[in-house]
Amino acid sequence: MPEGHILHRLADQLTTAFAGRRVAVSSPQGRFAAEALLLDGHTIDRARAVGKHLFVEFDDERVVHIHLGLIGRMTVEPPHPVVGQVRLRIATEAYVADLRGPQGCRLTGPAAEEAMIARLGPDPLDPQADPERAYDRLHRSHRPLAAVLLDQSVLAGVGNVYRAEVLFRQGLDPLLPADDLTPAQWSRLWADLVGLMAEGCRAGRIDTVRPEHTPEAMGRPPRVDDHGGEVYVYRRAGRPCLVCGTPVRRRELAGRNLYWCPTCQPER
DNA sequence: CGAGCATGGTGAC
DNA sequence: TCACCCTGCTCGA
Repeated sequence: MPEGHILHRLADQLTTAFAGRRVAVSSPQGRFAAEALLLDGHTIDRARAVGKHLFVEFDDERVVHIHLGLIGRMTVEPPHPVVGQVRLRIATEAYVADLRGPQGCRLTGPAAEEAMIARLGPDPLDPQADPERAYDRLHRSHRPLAAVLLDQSVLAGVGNVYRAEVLFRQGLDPLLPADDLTPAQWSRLWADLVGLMAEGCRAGRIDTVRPEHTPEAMGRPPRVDDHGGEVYVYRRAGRPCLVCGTPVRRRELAGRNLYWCPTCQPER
């Protein structure tokens, strides 16, 4: 689940539910119990997301830094009993936020928060973000473009799905050396990410298929992706490209699955 | 019911 | 480049 759009959505949900409110904090599973005790009964200022990092800021200079990792999840819902392994629970009479399986959940402060953010590249979901900062890094790297897009110190918030999909939509070969990307290509890629991720944040899922390429528009039977959104190539290896019908390819790159259409994203 | 896998990242070598 | 972490889901026996 968690690419940048999910974390920004969570930050919004947490802020709406808890900003300015005293909250009960606990760790039913126990691994955050000592920290939870320190926070219990305190007031939350706001929650903030940068890239895939989530910061829950309390009114007394305490910050909970959360990183969901690959399998972590957080939900904000009406009150309900604890089910399964809950690392962190934040609750009022009206809302309960449950954190499960995070890669990291640490109690820190504003200085550590700023230091963490300083190590991240620009985030397409941040209206103040400066895409030039990312291009400066990107166009000096010989690594494949697909590898650089996942480097959070270059670009913050993009994960495996957005990587595959934005490269497809831009017709770019994933293995293109990053330093071959022109400023105009980067500009279009960034703008596309901004639009896709904003929509993903709003919808809570990743949809990347343009209206003219939906199965309905192409005169094909409707299909269902097994991860909640409509996409061109992510996890569609061996199935026909929605645009040209060529089987979608998959390979491993730096330990992550990479998907692309060899026809729509030709080498050059 | 166990194995394998996943939209991520770290630390050791 | 690899082992490993964390949880929950799916798939095959």
